[in-house]
Amino acid sequence: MTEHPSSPRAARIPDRPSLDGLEDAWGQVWEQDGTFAFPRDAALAAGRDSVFSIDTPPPTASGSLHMGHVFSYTHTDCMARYKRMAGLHVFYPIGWDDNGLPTEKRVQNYYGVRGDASLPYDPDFQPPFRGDAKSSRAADELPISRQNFIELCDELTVEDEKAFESLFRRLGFSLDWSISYRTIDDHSRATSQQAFLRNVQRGEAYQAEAPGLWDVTFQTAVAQAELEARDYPGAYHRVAFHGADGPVHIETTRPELIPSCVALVAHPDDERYRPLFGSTVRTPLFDVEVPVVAHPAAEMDKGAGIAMCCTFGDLTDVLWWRELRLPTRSVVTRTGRLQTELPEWLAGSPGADLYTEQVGGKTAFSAREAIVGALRESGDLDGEPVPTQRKANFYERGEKPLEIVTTRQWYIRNGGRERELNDRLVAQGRAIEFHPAFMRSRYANWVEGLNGDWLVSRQRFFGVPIPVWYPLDADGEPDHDHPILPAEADLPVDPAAQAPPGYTEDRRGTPGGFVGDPDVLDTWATSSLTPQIAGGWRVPGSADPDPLFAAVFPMDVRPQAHDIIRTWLFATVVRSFYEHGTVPWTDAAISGWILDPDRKKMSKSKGNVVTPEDVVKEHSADAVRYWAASGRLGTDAAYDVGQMKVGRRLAIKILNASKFALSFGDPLEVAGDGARLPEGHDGDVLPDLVTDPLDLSVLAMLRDVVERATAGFESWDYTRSLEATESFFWTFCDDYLELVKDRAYGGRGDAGAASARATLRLALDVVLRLFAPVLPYVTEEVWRWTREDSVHLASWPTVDELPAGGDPAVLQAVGAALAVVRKAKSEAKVGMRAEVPTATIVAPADLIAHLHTGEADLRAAGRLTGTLDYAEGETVATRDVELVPVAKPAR
RNA sequence: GGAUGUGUAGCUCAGCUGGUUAGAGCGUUCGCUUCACACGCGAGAGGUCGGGGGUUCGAGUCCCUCCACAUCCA
Repeated sequence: MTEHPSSPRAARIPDRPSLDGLEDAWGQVWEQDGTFAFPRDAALAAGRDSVFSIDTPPPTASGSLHMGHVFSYTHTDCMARYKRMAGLHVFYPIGWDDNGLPTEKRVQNYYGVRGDASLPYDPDFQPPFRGDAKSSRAADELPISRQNFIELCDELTVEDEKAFESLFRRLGFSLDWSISYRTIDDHSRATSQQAFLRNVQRGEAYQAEAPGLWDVTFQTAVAQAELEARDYPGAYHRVAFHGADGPVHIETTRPELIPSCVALVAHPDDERYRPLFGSTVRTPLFDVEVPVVAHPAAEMDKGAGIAMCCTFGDLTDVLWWRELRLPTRSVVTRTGRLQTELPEWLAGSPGADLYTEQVGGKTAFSAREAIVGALRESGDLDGEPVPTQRKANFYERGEKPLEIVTTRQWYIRNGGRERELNDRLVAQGRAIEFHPAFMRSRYANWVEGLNGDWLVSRQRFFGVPIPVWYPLDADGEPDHDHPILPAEADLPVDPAAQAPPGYTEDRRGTPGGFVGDPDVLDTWATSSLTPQIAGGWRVPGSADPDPLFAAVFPMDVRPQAHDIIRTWLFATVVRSFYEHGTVPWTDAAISGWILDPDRKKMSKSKGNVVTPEDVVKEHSADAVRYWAASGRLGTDAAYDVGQMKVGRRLAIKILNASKFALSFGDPLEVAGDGARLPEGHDGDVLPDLVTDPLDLSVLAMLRDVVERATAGFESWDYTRSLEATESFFWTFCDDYLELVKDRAYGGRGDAGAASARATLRLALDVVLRLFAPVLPYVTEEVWRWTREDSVHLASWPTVDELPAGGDPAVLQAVGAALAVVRKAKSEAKVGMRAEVPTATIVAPADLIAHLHTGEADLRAAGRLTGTLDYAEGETVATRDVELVPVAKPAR
């Protein structure tokens, strides 16, 4: 492949073409030649309309490679290759998402370290381990600064990225590897912080102290988008509250929260409790007086129909607390344990001792046991607890149900609290073309169902730091209302390690000094800026974006899977809306999931995961891509080895058929002097050589295929395009090649041979380009048998390249006749080489006319050596067939 | 409970705005050393289009309803 002899073209066609080694060979050529490099200068000169820009999903390098990656990235690559051939400058960057818990945990375990934002940066730091840490116990991990931790992450993810890069290259993704970023690198951190600061300055981001979902394991606040409702075992406890006219029974799964009860709530229409509204009852054990109030969110048909409202047991409690202006009596702390000190409202309560001795400092689980025991003793527990499965909110990566804890957090307004903003963000979704279109309703569903703003601060140490400091007052208390912001030119900053403008480091933590915000941004708060990061929105040392940004933004497409419409897609829309007032892309191409052959989700725990590297090695990249391209956008697909085998067979067929089509030599050799080609141009004369009606017929069919294949890609339906090309190609091989063989060999004169040979070359030339977006390796291989340039930079075929005037019905008729001849031979169980001295072909009259046209080719292909008669009939069939089997060679 | 999608041959899927006898590939069966390909070629069998109702001259396709499955949200 590296040497291109200048000898005749046929010399480059191997005797036995093979798929083996194509990935390595052509992958190297593409890399050396910069085949897929974004032509920046040309794009800037020609402007936005000349560009097709892709907001490539940055994979989590520390995560695992799976067939889902192969699936959706192939979809994108097929579109990218089509658009490139269609003449657009394709901007196809690659990024790596190194934020978030998966990377944090991996770095932690690999190096045996633990991040601690309070520590100073150590420039000479060496980690205790490199992949050989023996213990995963937190106590054995060495605390290090955030910046040191980020550096270790940089070091490790570079290694992890290699596996992805190797696979992505092998699969032939036409990414521009020179446009790359990591979400934790300096540029991404600075971009993320800059966008956040602008949100703060415009009032789109704010901080608030409010009850929110809290993961006690990871000790961080959790956003609505990270929730997962799971079944969780619990038990209904029927508990008596003491009213003036006797007990009021409620049912609760969380009796340990009785100390934080602030009210009983029932539905306003509930006749059973209507008399109680406005009165008060006293809590069991603790004897705290709480009101009985009405609220429509109380479910009449659930449990007793009346519920205790605690601060806070769940999100409904928060709703009641806010809307009914109830007092705050929190006891659950950030660790998930109940606070140790006796709450002030329980001072003097008969349950004070119970609290201090058996409840305070305990986990929810232990506290529940203590409280239930006491209720049983006091007679306030009615009957025994009834086991139940309830839905509880979990952090998607957590193992314990979320608690609700009041903390100070940063939020970005996302329409979860403001009707008008919500409407505008839903409208943004209508400005994006979703493929398939129904995916838009997932967007709308999610946005319309938001019930709070986007929580962006996380109490983790690893990630992009929130670029904010707070002044400390004379008592050393932070003044959160007057945050100190850095200058954009100074980004990225780490407030835990750097002093804010106007302060020196020694003022940190001192009265009148400052304190850095200890938190980091939600990982989506950075990855929601991938168009800005990749497109050069922020340029260090400049107030203006890279001119590139105007040439690529808003981008053309965001490719992604449907599970992260609510997170990545929506967050990106929000950020772009605020920063640029536009949608971030015009189109969103949503891929489905990969299921195992039993239609179950592939997962490690089920042991049904296959590694993409092995799959590609076994079936070839083109075959795996064929499988992926057979799955339409938005549709879940089965992992299907059979489909890969079909793809592999197709690729091999392309090799063999191409070798054959090119093996007849130059059409001009038999075409005579009048057809001499001008030097360096071989495309323009060939159409004129095509004179035979059968040849014109096959090219007429191909013209139709070009139209359908183009329409497929234009409507983001690469599968339809592939199907059109593929079905033509098999007809081309099975019928046309067989019919034209004899004539192409010169069996019926020079003009007929020239017509056949020219047709073969024209058809192959078009078919290779139609297949190129899906099967980049085999098409490149064949293309280069006769050419120096890449098929992937060739122009997408148009109907104008092929002669007009042919009638597809000719090949269809002759093909049908050939089929019935084959059938006769097959039923007689003789080989296809058997001669047919006499036969009658029955066909409708209009077909018979076409059969006369192609009779010579039909005779040659069917070995119809003698009398051939025609008779009219409704369907195509044979009659009075005489067969002479080929004598089998004696053994 | 709500939203969205799916249900067509043993399997995986086409079937776009309703129009001959519902298609493809895989698998299966029967054949064929055929000069590009045995990693091949040819032929065959295989379907009450999830159920029911309706609109229409005509429904896999449109409407209603029910069932099943999947995903997301309660």
